[in-house]
Amino acid sequence: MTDRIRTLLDLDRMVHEPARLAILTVLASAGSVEFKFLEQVTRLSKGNLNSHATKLETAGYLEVLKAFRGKVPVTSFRITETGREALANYWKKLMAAQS
Amino acid sequence: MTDRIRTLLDLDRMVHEPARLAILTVLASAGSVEFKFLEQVTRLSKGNLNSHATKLETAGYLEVLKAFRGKVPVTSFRITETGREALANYWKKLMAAQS
DNA sequence: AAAGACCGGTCTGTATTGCAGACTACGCTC
DNA sequence: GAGCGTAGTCTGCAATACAGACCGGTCTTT
Repeated sequence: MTDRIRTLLDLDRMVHEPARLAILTVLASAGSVEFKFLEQVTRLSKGNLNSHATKLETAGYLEVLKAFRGKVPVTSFRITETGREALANYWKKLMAAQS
Repeated sequence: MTDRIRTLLDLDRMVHEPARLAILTVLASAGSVEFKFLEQVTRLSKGNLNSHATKLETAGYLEVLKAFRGKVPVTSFRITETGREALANYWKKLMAAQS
């Protein structure tokens, strides 16, 4: 019992934040995803989305790929192996702690 | 896909906070629980625990029962039906959104 | 009786952070 | 040149998690 509770209190907060959990979830299932797409799917504001993406990048959970489509900048994100593990571990802990 | 993501972004933040999720989880499985016990299990500081408990009470997710053991005050918590539903719904959404 | 340890609780201060929106920079289109 | 679409930075606001100090009260120990 106590263990389950401690597990809950020990969740990775980088993943736990809904906005970032959403981002990671999309990335985990979609491979590579463009900024614009993510913005539409999550309905986060640009500033906010950028902020969360930067945090995830800093944490090493995703990579940012900058490219051009013609001359238009296109930013894509891809989940890293570390990120995939973090996400998997998050779910694992959560499941283990569930009543 | 989009639906799953929206579900994540729509999680009940009152439940989502790990400390409160822990409290609710204990209460859901233990019925009635004393302050002291909860303090030990969660390792939250008194102030912090009280703060979270008050929020949960305000949200209608738990009841506070004040009593005396002899002349010593004993505070107990019990999850309400609303709280039980909120917790169940939280897990339901989370499961539905999981990859 | 005085000191110190519990009980639960309030209050304050701090540090973090989620979020929106304004502003920038760049190129394209009309 | 005006306006739009890319992405990104920066600022400011509001919320909040958390620790720790303090308090009223009781109980135990000296």
